[in-house]
Amino acid sequence: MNRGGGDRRAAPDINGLTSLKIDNLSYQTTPNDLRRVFDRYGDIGDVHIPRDKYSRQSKGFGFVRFYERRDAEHALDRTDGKLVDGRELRVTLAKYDRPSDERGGRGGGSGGRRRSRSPRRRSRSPRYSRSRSPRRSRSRTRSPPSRDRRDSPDRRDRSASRSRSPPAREDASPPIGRRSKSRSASRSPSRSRSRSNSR
DNA sequence: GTTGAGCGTT
Repeated sequence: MNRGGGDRRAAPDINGLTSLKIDNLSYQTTPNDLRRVFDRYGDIGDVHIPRDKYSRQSKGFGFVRFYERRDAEHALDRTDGKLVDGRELRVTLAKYDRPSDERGGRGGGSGGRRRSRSPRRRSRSPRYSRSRSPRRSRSRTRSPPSRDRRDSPDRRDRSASRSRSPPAREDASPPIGRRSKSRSASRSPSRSRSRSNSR
């Protein structure tokens, strides 16, 4: 009973939109170029290329949304491997969809990419640091240190407050103290420490 | 002047 559809797996085509991820893009490639290349294969809903807000540099990958999934697949097979800007375009189906949306909110996000496209995965650990534990002499008692330390009955009461003690949140950015990598020499206009570092 | 695996905003 398979309807002549061919869809399987949670397709990213929500609302009928297929999200295509374009990787291996050149830092100089612009969404306009992508659209131009993809536009030939079908109708593109929107092209977005995430770039740094500070550096304004493209991350090297973009997203192209197709109205029809069929065109998307076609474009994927047609654009995948295309030489653009001297770089090979890597087109693949987007795994997640836009996180921002008034939908359930949760769902999607953080799933765990499983597309091992690279046969060579970065070595998790270069056979190092897993030799043995010379240190950590075995405690006299073989029993592991039970971290179940019964706290004093008093302590338990204290934390029985209705509202849990929220962890100190340092969201408030400190007025000063942010060591900026760039923009230095702006410390104290009062203190003019010009000459003094000469050797 | 620039790295190159990856999932993203107006």
